[in-house]
Amino acid sequence: MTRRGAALELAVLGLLHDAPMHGYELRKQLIALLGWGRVLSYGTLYPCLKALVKDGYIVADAPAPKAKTAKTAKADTVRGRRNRIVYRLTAEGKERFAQALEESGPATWDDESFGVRFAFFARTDSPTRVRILEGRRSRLEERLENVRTSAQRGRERADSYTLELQRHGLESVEREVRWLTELIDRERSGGYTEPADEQATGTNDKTRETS
Amino acid sequence: MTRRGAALELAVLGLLHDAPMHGYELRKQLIALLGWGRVLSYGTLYPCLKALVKDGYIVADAPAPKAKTAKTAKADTVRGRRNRIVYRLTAEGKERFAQALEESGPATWDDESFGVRFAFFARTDSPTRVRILEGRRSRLEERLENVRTSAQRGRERADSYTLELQRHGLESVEREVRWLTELIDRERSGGYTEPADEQATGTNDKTRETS
DNA sequence: GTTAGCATGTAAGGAGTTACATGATTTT
DNA sequence: AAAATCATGTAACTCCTTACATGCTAAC
Repeated sequence: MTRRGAALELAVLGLLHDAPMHGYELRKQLIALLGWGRVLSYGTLYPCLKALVKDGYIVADAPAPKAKTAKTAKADTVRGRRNRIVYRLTAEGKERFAQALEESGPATWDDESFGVRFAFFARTDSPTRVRILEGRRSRLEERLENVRTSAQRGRERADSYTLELQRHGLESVEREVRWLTELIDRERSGGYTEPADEQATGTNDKTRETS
Repeated sequence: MTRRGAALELAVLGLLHDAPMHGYELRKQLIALLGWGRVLSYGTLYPCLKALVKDGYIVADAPAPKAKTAKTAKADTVRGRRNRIVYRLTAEGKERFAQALEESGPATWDDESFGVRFAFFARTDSPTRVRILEGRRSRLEERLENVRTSAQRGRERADSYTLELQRHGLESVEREVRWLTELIDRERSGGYTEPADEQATGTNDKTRETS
């Protein structure tokens, strides 16, 4: 389950849920979406899109396979360059996205998976949000434990730089945990700021067609 | 240059600089050293060790290729199990480690490379430390710029969760930058706390034989 | 003498990058 | 017409993980 490059796949489905898009544009949005220091190359994106098409989660609308005179070309490629394959979510894709968002198993707790799910929290219901936030927090607390004990063990070779590095790492994770705790509290006391009041409430969000 | 799994390689050389070790132990120390949430599997470590041996940076002291009666075995495997191949740094390895530590090119600015170099700062001279810290800071500031502008561009699809994610990410990187700035200042005003007064001062640290 | 833990290794594969190859359209 | 930019795609390679295979020594 969850299969392959789960995080990227989920992010793609999420963005295409908002609006159909071609790969080039999709890449820019993906990079922006997560504030990733990451680069996300075409060598990753296009194969991923291909796989999603093969699985039936998205469809590729190529403007025309060959031919097409210059006049018509101007008409259907809005202001575009080249062929521009526009990808669009299918019903299966929507379902898959909704299901994947709801998941909160161990696989969803690593940095990337969590980030993507958080980015689409507006499409989740509050209980799911809490579940995911708590899962993430537990994982970070585990890590905190490990780092603390291994810092103890490795105390012998401790120059001030090694110590400073460990202190700083520890502090960062502790901050992250506090952040999550705040979010959970806010979530429990009735929504984030003014969040999903009429947003999607679960798996079957075929109700609203995302405009 | 810098080649392959540069971060791991450097960390291994650094730890073996302190003392010869076998793989199993090395792995534990590596995980502890960097507070990595990372796991570092044997499938990574052993091939890396093999490559380092092939390149002549370390040598493998196998206790005995075959044979050896039970009585002698007890004597030379201190309290050990199985064969225990102990790795030891060569002169070339020491040189390579020193050179790699001194480097401060773009390749040294990503998360891992920086972490490893920082962990061994006690073996670097202050100018190099400042160079590496400043390089790291520049890189983070670049990233900050990118995130800020792309956050601007993607403002349309901004629900409160997306915004919160971006805010949090931005804040984390800003904190990191402040941390680096502090370290640089401390470094400039004469050493960290009470750092390298008589530690290695450069490339040719063949002077002290690490006990 | 079996089990548990130490210890070394390999094979397969996942997830991503860089570098390359190509082509269309707009700007200069 | 050349250059810049938009756009799609592939091939090779890197680094790492998981899962497997093996075997020694200590403890029960």
